[in-house]
Order: sequence, then structure tokens, then C-alpha cells
Amino acid sequence: MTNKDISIVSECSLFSGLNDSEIKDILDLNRYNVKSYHKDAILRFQGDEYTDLMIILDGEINAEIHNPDGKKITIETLKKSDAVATGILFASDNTLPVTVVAKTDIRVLLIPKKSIISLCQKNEKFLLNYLKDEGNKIIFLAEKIRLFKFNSINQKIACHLLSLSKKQGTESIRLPYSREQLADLFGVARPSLSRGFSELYDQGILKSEGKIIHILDINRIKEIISGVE
Amino acid sequence: MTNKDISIVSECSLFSGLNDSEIKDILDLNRYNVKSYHKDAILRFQGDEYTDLMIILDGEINAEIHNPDGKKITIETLKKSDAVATGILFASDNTLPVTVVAKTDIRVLLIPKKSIISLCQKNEKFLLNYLKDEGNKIIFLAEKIRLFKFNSINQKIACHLLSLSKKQGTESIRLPYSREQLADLFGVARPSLSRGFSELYDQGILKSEGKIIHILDINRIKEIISGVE
DNA sequence: TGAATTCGGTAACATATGTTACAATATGCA
DNA sequence: TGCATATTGTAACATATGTTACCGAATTCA
Repeated sequence: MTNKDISIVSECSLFSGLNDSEIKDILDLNRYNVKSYHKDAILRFQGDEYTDLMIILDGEINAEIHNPDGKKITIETLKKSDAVATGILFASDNTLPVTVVAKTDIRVLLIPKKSIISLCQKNEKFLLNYLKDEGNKIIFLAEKIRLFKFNSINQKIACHLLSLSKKQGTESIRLPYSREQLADLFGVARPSLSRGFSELYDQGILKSEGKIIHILDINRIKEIISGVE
Repeated sequence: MTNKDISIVSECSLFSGLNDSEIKDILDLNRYNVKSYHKDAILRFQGDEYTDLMIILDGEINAEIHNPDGKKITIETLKKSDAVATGILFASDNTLPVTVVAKTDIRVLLIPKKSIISLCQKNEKFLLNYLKDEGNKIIFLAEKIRLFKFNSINQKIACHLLSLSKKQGTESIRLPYSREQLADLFGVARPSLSRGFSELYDQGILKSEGKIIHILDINRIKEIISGVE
């Protein structure tokens, strides 16, 4: 493993608070593997056993739930330095509830479950990081359920744009996903999402300009989120 | 804490593999609290900080997600010996994503986060149990999302009855929830759930007899679940 | 036992979202 | 540059579920 890879791993939330030489020592003491996959490769199927913790060294992956008739929703997108499915490693049934797909060419680090267990015990920081990561995932999923059940498509759009607007520090937002990806992320049909955007354009709340979405009326956006008709 | 309470705690999955005297020692070494609440009391609100692990000594609670206009979905029902919201204790934002409601009169044990951390480090079994519990919760929530997005009401009914049928070892099932509770659990409106049941009665797949639901055609139930029209 | 309350079924209607198909752009590749 | 492909918007229609309101049955409680 190169020094560059070490520094990527050190960015992983599981290793936060540990310095590069500690990480190097940890990895040297434990078996690990680096694997590469091409774009669109399926790294793991829903239902596969998950025995080695996967950390992304390069590229992006999606965790998706597929149903038999070809529909899918994207649960989350993970990128460089993110750990994949931390929780599943220790569940009673260590079978993945999602399909893991490479969105780009990708390189991943694989660390056996055994090593992770001993790491948790030897290193308090790592243990707390691990527990924190799982807790965050639970909150993320609970929030996802809330969004799915209680928010209309237009509310989802409004939420998403507001949070991007905060992140990008402007009301002229560059959308990081295509409409199709966004529809998958929202768990809705693409034409329905399109209709939602159109309604917001028509009401003068948003304006589309190439790849950029301008928020023209941020108060209406906030009202939509809070459920004002 | 009485011996009876100790034996309730020992049934908690977090303490599995530990014997009563170990548990007694653990609890003696750590600060803890026992609190009682009446039926329908709200133990914690969504958004409250979660600082002490809650273990149910007696009664049942619901974890619910509420939205501003009074709708709710029940995420899960927890009972004697279950631990509540294990994941949230260690998340970056230790704020509950659900509201915790007493379904019956209830007694709970509260153990401060600090004690749980030290327990994880001192006791390998407990650590693994804790990680397992969080992992299971993640899988449970992912499954919930799948159910919410991909299954029609009738499929939800079919799934639920099939799993109860397996659990009760008979095709004449006693439903543990009222229709209203079931609707909340499925995240659908009660009349919609009623309509679903009626359709299945009309098709000769189910028969209702007082508190008992008879599965008349288990193959059709399985077909419905797998999406056959 | 009777009155009050809750629970569950039903029907008519409203509505949000999905489905399908097609046209218009935009994008990437030869 | 031009062609092929992918992406997006749009419209007409289908459908599942929500909403509201009402009624009768069951349950609880005095």
C-alpha cells in the first residue's frame, strides 16, 4: 500500500484521530487486500455475504435497493475514503441489504472482519469511530424513511436544493446528479420528478439555466418544505 | 435493582453470553437509574438528546416518526428486555430520529453513555453484541425502506401474514396488532388497509373470523408477495 | 345492563404519482 | 463536423392510495 493510499485511508471517518503511522502499523499487522473494478461493475449483490470491510480508495459507488421488476432506489452514494456497509459486518445475518455498484472506475481496500474486531478492542478511538459511523447510518436511514413517507416530490426537490444551496454557499446551484440519478435517489419516477421541477419553474420559484438551478424565491422553498400549500 | 430485573436485563441481546453475576457486577460498578412511565406517556421526543441507554424492564414502547400535520408511522415496537436506540447513543448528532411512546405502563433502566463505552472496552462479548445490535437495526431499516417503496398494501398484508404464520406455526393467525396499529406500522391510511383486507377476502385468499385471520390459499399469498398479478 | 367510546368496514371522491410514448436537446464519439 | 446515443421535458392516461364521512359492531366502564 502506497503512502498516498495511507493518506486516503486516514481521511476515512473510522480512522479519524489516528495518525498516518498508526494507520500504517495497523494495516501492516493485519491482512488486507486492494481490488479494482471498472465502472458499472457490481461489487456485491444484495444478499451476498459481507465479510471484509470495504473502504473506497478511488472513485464512487452506489448502494442501491433493487426490486425484481427492474426498479431501483439509490440509498446513498459513497466516495473516496468512505467505508461501505460498516453495520452489516457485525449483524446477525451478515448479508447485504443493498447492491453495491461502481459508478466510476474504482479501487477499494478490503479488511477482514477479524481485523476490524481486534482493532475495535485495541484502539478506543477506532471503536468510538466505528460506533459513531453505525449510529450515523441509522439516523440517515430513519431520515430517509421520513423523507420517503412524508414528503411530496416537490418537497423533496425543495429540501435537496436548500441543502445544496447551503453547502455551495449560493442560490445558484450546480446539481451534482442528473435528473435520472436524482429520481433514483428520491425513489420516484423520472417524468414525475420532471413535472415537479416544471411546476416550480412555472410558479417562479426556480429557474433553470443549463446545468445551474437558480432559486428565485428562497422563502417559498422554505414554505414548501414546511408544508405550506 | 432486584434479581428479577437482573434476569430481565440478562435477556437483553446486548448482554447475551454474560451470566447474571457478571451483569450484577457490571451494573454495580456503573451508575444507573430505573424510571416508570404510564401508558401513552412520551418518554422522548424526536429531536431530544439521547444520553443514556434505555432498556425496557417492563411493558412495551413504540418508536414513531411524526410529521407536523399529525400523521405518524410506527417504526418498531419494543418490549421487555429490548434496548432502545442503541445506535443514537454514539452518532455524531445524538438526537433521536424518532419519538418514543409508552404503549403500556412501563419501567425502564437507564445506563449513561460513559458506562456503555467502558463496558464495550472491558467486555468483548458486550462490544460484539452492541455492534451486532446496531448492524441489525441498519438491516431492519433498509428492509423497511424496501417494503415502503416497493410493496403495495396487499403485498404488505401478505408479507406480514406469512411471517406471522411461520412464527405461530399455523395458517390461522392471531393478529397481535389492531388494524389501526397495523396501518401505522405499514405507513398507510387505515381505510386503505381495510380495503386491502377486503380485496383478499373477496378473492377467497383470506377469511376473517373474529380475532383470527385464516389463510385459505397460501400459494396465492406467496404469489402476491413475489408480484404475480 | 346500558351508555359511551373505540374500532373497523365501506363508499364516493380527490390526488399524487406512475406509465408510456414521443419529441427536443445535449453529449460524446468517430 | 456530423451521427449516434443518452438525457430531459411533456402530455395523456392509468392506478394506487389518501380523505372524509358514516354506520354498525365490539368493547369498556359505570
